[in-house]
Amino acid sequence: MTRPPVIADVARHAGVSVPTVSRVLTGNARVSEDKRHRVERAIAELGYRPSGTARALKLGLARTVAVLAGNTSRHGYAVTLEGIEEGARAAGHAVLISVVEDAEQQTIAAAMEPVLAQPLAGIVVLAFDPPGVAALSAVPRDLPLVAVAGARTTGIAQVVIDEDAGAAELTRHLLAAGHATVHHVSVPPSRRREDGRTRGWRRALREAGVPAPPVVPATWDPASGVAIGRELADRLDVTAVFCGNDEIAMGVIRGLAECGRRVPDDVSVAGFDDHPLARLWSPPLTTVRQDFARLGREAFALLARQIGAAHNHAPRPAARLVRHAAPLVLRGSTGPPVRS
Amino acid sequence: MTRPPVIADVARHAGVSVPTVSRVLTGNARVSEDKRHRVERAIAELGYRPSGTARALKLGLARTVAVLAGNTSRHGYAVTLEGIEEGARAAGHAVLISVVEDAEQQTIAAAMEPVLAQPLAGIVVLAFDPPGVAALSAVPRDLPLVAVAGARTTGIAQVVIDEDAGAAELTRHLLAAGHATVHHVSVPPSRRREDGRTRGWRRALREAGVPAPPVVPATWDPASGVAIGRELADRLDVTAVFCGNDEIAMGVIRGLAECGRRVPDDVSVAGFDDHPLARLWSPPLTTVRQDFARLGREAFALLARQIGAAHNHAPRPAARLVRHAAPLVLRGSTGPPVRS
DNA sequence: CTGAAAGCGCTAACAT
DNA sequence: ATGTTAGCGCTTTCAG
Repeated sequence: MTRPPVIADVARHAGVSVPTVSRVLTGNARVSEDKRHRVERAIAELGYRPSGTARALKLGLARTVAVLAGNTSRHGYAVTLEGIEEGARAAGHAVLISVVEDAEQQTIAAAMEPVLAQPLAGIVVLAFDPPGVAALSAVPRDLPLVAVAGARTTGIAQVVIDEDAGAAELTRHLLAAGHATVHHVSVPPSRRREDGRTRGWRRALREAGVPAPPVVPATWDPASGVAIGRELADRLDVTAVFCGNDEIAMGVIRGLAECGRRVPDDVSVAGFDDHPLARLWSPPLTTVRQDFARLGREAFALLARQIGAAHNHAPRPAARLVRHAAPLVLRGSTGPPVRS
Repeated sequence: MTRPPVIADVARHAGVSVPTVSRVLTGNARVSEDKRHRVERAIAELGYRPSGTARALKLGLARTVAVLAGNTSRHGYAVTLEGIEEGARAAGHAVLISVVEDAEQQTIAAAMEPVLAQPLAGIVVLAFDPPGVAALSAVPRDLPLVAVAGARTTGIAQVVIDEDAGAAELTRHLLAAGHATVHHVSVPPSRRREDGRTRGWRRALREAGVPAPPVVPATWDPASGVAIGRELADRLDVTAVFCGNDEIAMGVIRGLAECGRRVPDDVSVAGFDDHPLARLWSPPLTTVRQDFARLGREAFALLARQIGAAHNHAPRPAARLVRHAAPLVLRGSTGPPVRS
């Protein structure tokens, strides 16, 4: 692997000065037909590519945005990331990703260091979980920043999904169908306090005058849902279960089925997210849709606005909030309770 | 948003020269306790971060690797990406991603341009699909490159999963269970010619002296599997179906079930991948496991070796190939054929 | 141990 | 239209 050609090599090869090559490259100034041609030939013959590093250093503008996330493979994360990437690519930006595995200071620092060492135009943080929330405060304040989250944090531009309202609507629907109460299997919360999903569920029950049964915590692993489903199978008072996400709901349905409880005949089970496989499940899953792709695209759009402002040396724009609804999706996994 | 501090600001603030600050930063030379301390304080007070751009320009080495992929949200892609990221982060590299939506020259160029404008240490291409395969040849030859793929391309370092062998093993298993033949529902191939999965299936049939029935093509959308399942339900000669991936298999099972065909009692259905939800499906899916996370980690490891060699100005190492086995995972969705 | 000087590859100003 | 000059922020000689 020999030294890659630099602009000076091209200039020499074409018999012109370095700035002339640069002018051909950027198209920012007129160059005679003849020289332009020679330069282009030299570029092709040498296989020259301008150094992005030198360009970035000279121009002082970065065309890279970073995404910080607790993981990149679980459904919501992956699709949000894809939405951000789509918006960024359309705007000619590259996307840098870094996973923050836990909320330890050290982990966060290690994850951010290589990212911050790049020339960055801005950062999007997926604040879906404690690592993401913790990462939020480690972002240098001079960098445009947008958080994607289920809960509001003041002072930061954010795109949020109104989980609370979606969960409440689902809970009300279940109560209206005749269930005496709705049990809740929660996914790990993003912060110390309860998630929006859990809060919406609790609120709907309270407003209906129904005491909230204890929350059953699940992990992110669908297998934890299976174990919970098996436990719930013995409890004949449980007729409706709202799960923190679709994968857990799938696990719960499986656990119930293994113990002979049928869904929705014996127990109604609902999820959250509208996972691509939710409508293929048997029975098809009643759930609350989160449009992660749109979430991601809007996160980038919000960031782009800040980047534009920063570039004009304008003051950082007021922290904006974009809020999405999470609509109820009724399918076959829920229904009226058994008549006893 | 004011101009971020540069090294000269730190030097001035600490009352030392610029090189001294640099020495503190890199740790490449001794600095007196006193000055080191003052520099560190100045760095903290100013919130200074060294410019990765300038560093990269000066040192000529980049700590960013790019990943080119057809998408980032489907299971195999997302997990492979996560594996690459994990390896890269452990090695102090940042990961840049870009999606290549189709195999058009223009699309590829547009996707690569912002990426190549960055200082790159190397590129990993997910050559799972035609866009990925096409992107492969658009990568500048002086850049360390690793392809992750299901099929071998000579001359490029690669990490591949032996899909062919896995598919053949699965097919043989189905034949051994007593099925007269095995039908195949294919996912879109990565190249013009057939995928490894399809080839392995075909080979196993040929070796068993069984003529291969026509391949039924599916799209990446699980819903296409549902439609195919419905069609297959009428064909009583179809007793075993090998699907190109688990999501399609889930769709096929659902389509069959909607038409009253039970799995595995009436028809055996198998998938490929071992998707996280495969074992929660009813019935749990027989499949062939692809360890995407490992694939990703090894792709980075291979790339790191090339990067190291490039850094030592050594000749590019011989194109290495790492091949993984894809083991059969037997679950409940397959069994012996109905006795007629 | 420390500062002065040089230069990484490129582009923008400034002269022609 | 084109070449000359300067400089982006940093690290590494080179003197002292």
